[in-house]
Amino acid sequence: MKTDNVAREEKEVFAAYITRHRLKRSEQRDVILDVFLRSERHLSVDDLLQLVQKRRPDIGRTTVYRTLKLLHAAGLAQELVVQGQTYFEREYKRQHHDHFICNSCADIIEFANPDIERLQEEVAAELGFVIEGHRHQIYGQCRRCLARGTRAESRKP
Amino acid sequence: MKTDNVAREEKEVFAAYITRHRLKRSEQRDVILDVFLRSERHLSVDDLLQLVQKRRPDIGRTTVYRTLKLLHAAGLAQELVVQGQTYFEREYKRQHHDHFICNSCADIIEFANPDIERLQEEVAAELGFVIEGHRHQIYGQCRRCLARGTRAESRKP
DNA sequence: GTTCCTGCAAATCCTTTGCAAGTTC
DNA sequence: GAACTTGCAAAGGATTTGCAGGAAC
Repeated sequence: MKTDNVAREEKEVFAAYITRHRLKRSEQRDVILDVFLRSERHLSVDDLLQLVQKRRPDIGRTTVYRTLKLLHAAGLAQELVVQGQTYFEREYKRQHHDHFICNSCADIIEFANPDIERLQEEVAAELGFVIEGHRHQIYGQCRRCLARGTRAESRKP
Repeated sequence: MKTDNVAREEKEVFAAYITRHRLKRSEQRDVILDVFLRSERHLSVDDLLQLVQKRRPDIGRTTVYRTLKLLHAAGLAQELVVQGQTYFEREYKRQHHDHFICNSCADIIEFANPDIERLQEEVAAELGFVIEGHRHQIYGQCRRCLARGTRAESRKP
């Protein structure tokens, strides 16, 4: 499967990172990375911890934090802060994208729009600004919640 | 001055909010609002507290937090989270805008681009999403830091 | 006088750190 | 065996809350 290959590639990247920085492998790190790679996008630390502990109940929250830091440094995980909540998503070889967040069901939906990216560059150029990154989040009601008519009270950004 | 009028209007809005919600006026709230309105954009709670305490050293941090909440509820202050730091800016009758953040000097520069806003609507429409708000932050090097060549290590978003 | 405010200290929440014991190389 | 990891408990930083005394209505 393609998915498995990607995961394998990421595991190699992590192994290389470990070696390059003269760190050490550990079961915990292997498990955390594997769970991270298998799971849905947009995991909170708590989500990840719970999944990890299903497999290895003895792995602690601290280790999850520390490993996420490594994954980030290795270019495998990206942090995403939504409404004060921190999430992590896979980063390696993924297309750049931004996020819609549904104010009703809190679902996070990805989107990518090259025109917006281009306009950002234009705005930056006007200001003599060089872009190194950006975060763009749109809040509202997703299709499903609109259909359901279950519009919760809005949590405006 | 125009600025003074705006401030006056905002004070009226706050007074109305206080009345409408059967709350009470207080010196502290008056001082905090006044300092908030007079100051630069993009204040952290600490910034605001310091400014407030210059005038009234007995006003506590807790009251600043509580008053900012009221100002937000009254539509006068908007929260802005940049690199984990929380800031507040004036909101009342201000044009919608987004932010550039300089990775070197941490300066926050506002920008507005109707085309980007329009494209957002288009992307949302494609997904059957109704927009209720958004946050868009661009990180990079500002003109001044580029000129100075003092590019600090990048804090990628 | 009742209700709301305030400031302090304490509590929370999320994340990081110090450290002794256990692992990896 | 030296260096790195781990989990726990404790520390941190930001924000909120409980409460007794004080102010506003």
